[in-house]
Amino acid sequence: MGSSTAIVLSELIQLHSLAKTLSDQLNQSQVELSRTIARDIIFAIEKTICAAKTCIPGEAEHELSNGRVQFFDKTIREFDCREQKMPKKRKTLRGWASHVRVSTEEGAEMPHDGHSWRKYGQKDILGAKYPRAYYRCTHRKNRGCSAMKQVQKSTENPSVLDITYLGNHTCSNSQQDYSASKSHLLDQHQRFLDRQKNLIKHLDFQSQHNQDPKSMESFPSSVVLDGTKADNEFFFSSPLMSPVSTGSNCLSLPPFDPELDELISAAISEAESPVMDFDFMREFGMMDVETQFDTSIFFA
DNA sequence: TCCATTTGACCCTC
DNA sequence: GAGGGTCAAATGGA
Repeated sequence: MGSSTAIVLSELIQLHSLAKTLSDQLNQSQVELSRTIARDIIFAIEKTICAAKTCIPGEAEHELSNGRVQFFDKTIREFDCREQKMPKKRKTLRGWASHVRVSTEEGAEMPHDGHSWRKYGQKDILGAKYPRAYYRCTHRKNRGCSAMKQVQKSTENPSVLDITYLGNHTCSNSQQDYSASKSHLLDQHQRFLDRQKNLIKHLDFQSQHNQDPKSMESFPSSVVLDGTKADNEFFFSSPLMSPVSTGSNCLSLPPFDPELDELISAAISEAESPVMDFDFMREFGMMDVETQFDTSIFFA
């Protein structure tokens, strides 16, 4: 892994941690909009981290000399630890297998992953509080598709689903849908990230015209939207400035800002896309890498 | 009637 | 023999 990759990954991991902290703080309020945006940030960063991890051959190189490297290695180990905690499969897995961890709202249905599955069994697993469900592709009979998956609720957190995918989809429809949607998903994800950047730039611009520049020097590239304020009036603050209040840390934007409104709406609509294609994620480096992301935004 | 889910029994691996 | 994975009959809903 080159030093630039290490730096990018290190920065992403730190951003991920910040966003998670932000999300946890927001969970204590009733600000759905800001919570959704925070989850979007976490989801985007987690995807990028996992993709970047696939570039790591073996262990991380120690090329960074500042304290960040310690954080970087620690986080890598945390990701790897989750993988090691996976229960060992007794039977040899045919082909490849990948494991994803999906966070859902309590009682919500399993998120749609772009394929149709038929449940063929359920077993109580030793040491697990919840049973493991076994699914195979609906097209197993007519198209001989051998894809299977196992779904199990996490004992520690019932809102988290551990999903293990076994085998590849060979059913033609899924492959066609997958190929057709892959470029679309790539484009969609990129546009979502671009809009987030534009939103942040816009906020920076607004802040320079409404706030003492010196007080905004440390304004980070993450924002908090406080929806508890009056309609059409948002308050932004740095996650490093806590708590969010109407104090000097907050920036009040004028109401009825069509550009800002469009940016926010676009970002939210992108994030509410109902399709979450796990094959797509595996394609971009998640094979055999446990991934955790929050799909609860789909059930809001 | 068809299809998906449930569930007990059986099979396989360790 | 224990435990995980799969089969297939029973069941229920559309």
